Parts: sequence; C-alpha cells; structure tokens
Amino acid sequence: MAKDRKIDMVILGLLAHEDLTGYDIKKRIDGAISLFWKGSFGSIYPALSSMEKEGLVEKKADATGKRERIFYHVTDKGIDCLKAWLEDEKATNDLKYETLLKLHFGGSADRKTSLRNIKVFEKEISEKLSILQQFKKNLEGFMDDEDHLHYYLTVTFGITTYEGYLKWCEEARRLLLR
Amino acid sequence: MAKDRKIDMVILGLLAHEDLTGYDIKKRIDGAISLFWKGSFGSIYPALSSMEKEGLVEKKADATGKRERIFYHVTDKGIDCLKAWLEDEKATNDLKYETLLKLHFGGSADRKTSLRNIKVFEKEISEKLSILQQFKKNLEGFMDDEDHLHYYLTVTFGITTYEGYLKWCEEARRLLLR
DNA sequence: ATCAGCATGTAAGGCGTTACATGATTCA
DNA sequence: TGAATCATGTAACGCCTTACATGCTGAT
Repeated sequence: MAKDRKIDMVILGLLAHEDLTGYDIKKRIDGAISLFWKGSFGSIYPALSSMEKEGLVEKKADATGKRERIFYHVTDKGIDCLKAWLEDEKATNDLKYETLLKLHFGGSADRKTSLRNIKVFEKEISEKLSILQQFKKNLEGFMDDEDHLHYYLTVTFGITTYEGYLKWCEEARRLLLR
Repeated sequence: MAKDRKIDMVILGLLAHEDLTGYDIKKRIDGAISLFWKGSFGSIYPALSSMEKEGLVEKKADATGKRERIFYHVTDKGIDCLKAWLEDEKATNDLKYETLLKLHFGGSADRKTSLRNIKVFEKEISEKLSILQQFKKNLEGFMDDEDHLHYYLTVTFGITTYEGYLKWCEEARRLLLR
C-alpha cells in the first residue's frame, strides 16, 4: 500500500488534476516536472497497471477517438494515498550532478577543461531557464487556482535555483582565471 | 573501458589525490561529495574489485596496521581514464527532489501541508548550509593547491544553491500565506 | 565488558532506463 | 508517400540500496 515507488505518486498527483492517458502522463512529466523528477514509458505503463490492480486508479473507456487511448481516472483510494504521501514529512532530495563531479575532480586536468565544463553547464542552464520563465509567464494568469499556484511555486524554485547556478558559474570562472 | 558507472569516476577522482581504502572512500563520499553524488559500500567494494581487474587501480599491501586495511592506488591507465571522462563534455545532471514533487502536487492537500513541507525542507537546507560554510572555511587556506581549489568550487556551488533555496522558501511561504 | 566505530565484503531485490515491437494518424 | 508524432506495451539489463555476515579495536 504505502509504496516507495515515487512514480506512483507523480501519476496520482497528475491524475488528481485531470484524467490522462499514459502517453499524456509522459508528456506532463517531460514538462515542468522534469525539473525535479523524471519518468519513462517503461516505468509509467507498468505503474499504471499495478495501481489499477490496487484500486488506486481505474481505466475509462475512450468513446471519442478511433486510436487506442486509455484514460486513467484516480479513485477515492488513490486520492487518500496521494494525500497520505503529501502529509508525510519525510522526503528524499537527491542531486546527481555529473558536472559538479567533474568540477570537483578538475584538479586532475587542465583548468581549460574545467572552464569548458562550466561553459557547457552554463549554456544548458541558460536554455532551461528561458523555458522556465516561459512556464512562469503562462501560469501567472491562473494563480487563483490551487493546483496552478503550486505549479507556479515549483517553477519559481527552478528559476531561483538556475539563477543561482548562473551566478556561481561566473564566480567559478573568476576563480579559475585568477 | 569507457564505463557508464559513475562511481568508478568518483573513486578514480579520489584516488588521484591520495591512496585510500574502500572505507575511506565511503567517508570522503559522505563528506563534501554527498552534495552532488552518493555511494554505498555495496557499490564501492565491487567497483574497486572490477577496476582492479581492469588495471585502473591496484592494491597496496598495508604494512603498518594489524587491522585489515586495503589501500588502493590509481594506475597510469586509471589516470588516463579519469582525464578522458573529465574532458568529455557530456554530463547528466539530475535533480530528484521529493519535496518539490510534494509542493507541485500540493494543490491536492491543505496549504498547511505545503507550508509544513517547506518548513521541513528549509530546516534541512539550513543545517546542510552550515556544514558547507564550515567546509568552505577549512578550504580557504589551501587555495593554491589545484585539487583544493576545485573542492572549493563545488562547495561554493552548494552554498550559492542552498542560499537560493532558502530565499525561495520565503517567497513560497509568502505566496501560500497570501 | 560493552558499545561505537573501523573494515571488508556478499546477496537479494527494487527501480528504472533503453531498446524493442507494433501499429495508427496527421501533415507536408 | 514518407516522416513525425501519437499510443501502448514488453524485455533485458544495469546500477544501486539495504540488509546481512563477520570480526577487530579503542574508549568508557
């Protein structure tokens, strides 16, 4: 019942907002959520199946389309499960930054190498930051909706964080060029 | 040869600085590195064994102690492998923040729940920030050493990032209390 | 004497990615 | 017509964590 599989919670969280297909869920995860969580088809579809068996979600027949589309709807039990997880204080927050690893061990290479690694990181972050700023703009009109307000919160987290990264990139460069 | 197992690179990076035992490696990882990478005994010891077979590291007999202590030393081949990885631009940077996930889906619970989740996060980050500031202070005297300079870089990354997180916590709280 | 920490390793199992397999539909 | 995207799923495989197993040493 009280699973560790976080992907289940992501799915439940998404379904609490609207009915979705597995494919839709993947798209949602690849959007704003990708900032702090990832998910592949290979984890989403099996999770949906097992959660259906547990009665946390249910399939909804798709009347409209001709193409195979299986919508999932969250059950009351699913909502309870989601809430129990939300109300549980403990959360694991993991950073896995290979760039930082490379910087940390940069003493074994030329400074040029570290400077290039910083440049690559900086470029990647700048691009992601632009996307987030777009997300933020799109959300600004819906701040009265409880769900959208929370989405906004995590988007601003990303923006603040990424701005910090960029600030650090400059600082790091300055130290390496000294 | 060109492995994906990042733990190998962590070990190589550490051994490039000094000879260490598996146990020492674990302690190093639990220190400043834990900010952006994790590792357990269950991954370290097998990695050391396989890297020895590949000729990237070698065991050094421990003459001094009575207790079993196996020091590993990085070979030239190991250094080449480390450098090749450092010089490879591509790096995967993954954030897995359950707290953010809970915030994102916080619309399905009371605002009080989100506020509490922020508080817990804030406390955790504050504590880690103090530790990092201590690390920074300890490193400040060794900035002429190439390795220590790079360690310093990643510590300041952590500090900048965590300060950003705390700033965001306040912002998020303000939005939720409005 | 006992407990915490030092020290090395193995085994089971979970979680998740990548690649594969399949086929429909839309748009240029 | 062909490519891109929509859409669902399975299989293999790999990495890593947790728990287990074992034993020594130093401090209280």
